[in-house]
Amino acid sequence: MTFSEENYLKSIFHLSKDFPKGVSTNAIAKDMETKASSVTDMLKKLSEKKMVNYKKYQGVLLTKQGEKTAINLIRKHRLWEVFLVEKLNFNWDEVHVIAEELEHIKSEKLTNELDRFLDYPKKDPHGDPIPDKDGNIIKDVKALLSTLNVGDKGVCVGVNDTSSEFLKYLDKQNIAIGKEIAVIEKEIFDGSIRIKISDSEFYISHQIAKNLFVKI
Amino acid sequence: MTFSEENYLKSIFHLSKDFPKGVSTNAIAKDMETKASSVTDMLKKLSEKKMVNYKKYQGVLLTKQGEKTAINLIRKHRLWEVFLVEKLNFNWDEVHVIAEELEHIKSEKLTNELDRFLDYPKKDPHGDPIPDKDGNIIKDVKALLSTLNVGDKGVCVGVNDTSSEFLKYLDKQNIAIGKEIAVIEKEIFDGSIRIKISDSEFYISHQIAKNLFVKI
DNA sequence: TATTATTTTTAGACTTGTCTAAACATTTAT
DNA sequence: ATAAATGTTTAGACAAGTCTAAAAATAATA
Repeated sequence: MTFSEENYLKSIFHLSKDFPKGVSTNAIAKDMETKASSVTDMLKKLSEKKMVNYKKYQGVLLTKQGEKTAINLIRKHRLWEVFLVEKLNFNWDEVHVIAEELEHIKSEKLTNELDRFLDYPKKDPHGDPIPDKDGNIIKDVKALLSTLNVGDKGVCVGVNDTSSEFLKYLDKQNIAIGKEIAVIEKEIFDGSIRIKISDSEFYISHQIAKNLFVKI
Repeated sequence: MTFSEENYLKSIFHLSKDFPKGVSTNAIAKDMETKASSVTDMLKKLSEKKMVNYKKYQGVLLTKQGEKTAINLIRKHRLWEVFLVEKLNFNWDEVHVIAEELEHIKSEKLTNELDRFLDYPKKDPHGDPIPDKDGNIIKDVKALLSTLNVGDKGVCVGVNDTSSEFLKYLDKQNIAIGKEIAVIEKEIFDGSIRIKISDSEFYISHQIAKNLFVKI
């Protein structure tokens, strides 16, 4: 498995949640910021390697083997993120880029020892669950903040966007995992929401609200 | 800098100790287990990037910039080795291969935080010095065990070969960094040496003796 | 259903890093 | 000093991964 092949598997894994009956070539191209023709080439290769089930024009899904590989990459990615934040003083907005590199390091022992060293963390710094050694992922019920109604409350449990820009914005607004968020008001015309968090009230845009997960 | 370019810089850095007035194409090819023609191609590229001073047929040496890059790679390699042994329960014979991958991760903050986390180690698990943030390397006086005479003693301080096979052999013979080694006898015809270590005496081959560093 | 629009694939080209085989330069030895 | 041996570079090829432009298939619309 090359880095590139691994990145495609990860992308397909994530996208298959939204496209359960087949991920389209264009969806992958958009997600990976590449061209559809490049995707087609790679799908052929991954298909040869029995990592995906691919039929021309019909979209693609991971095989058992492909899914196993993708989950292992996600496990490594999230463990490294925990390591960077917990042990190396990184902020949660800095770790994604570095973990994208670290996740490709090939050593099962390394992954499992890292897991032990970190005391088997269940979540990464963005609230995402860390798959265990056998690929099991505990996914808990959570909703996008944008789907709550006025009067609802929830505890922030994750983000749907791990870009540094988004996370820095959250830091600035004092929005963090574990904090309680109450919906005070919703503006119909632009989808913005007035929220209350730690006794302060302010507006956040729809763009923000639909990238924040809460547990009700 | 690609992984490949970085590996060439490291190779040239190490070889330039033995070829101070220019490392030959063949020496690099042998060290990197590749072909001379591939080396020539890469030297042209590294020369374009001002990483090496290269004139056809005249051998090659690193520029200031190339050396800085090489030392930084070595720093990262050795810090990761310490991490793997000290924190993740790896044996010293397992870490080289993994560190070869980890050394290419690009983040200055990562390197420096790892250094701090490990409490600024001075040596890696094989006894090699770890360059500091500014590229300074403390190199102490040491001799190859093969150069000692009968009656001489020394403390094992490093190895010249970090292959798993060699290190496993040392483990088996109870030869480790920090142990005192006394030369009891030398065989002229094959260069083998009878040594005394922790009250036990046995022969080691010349091949072994010339890959072990001692401090007298 | 026929036609247009969109999506996907193919064909051919480019880059990086590698290789083999041949040409060229340097060193060694007679 | 010239020939032979060794070391190095060039020329041309290949695989991986990407791209553009054009062709083919599918989906949407009139």
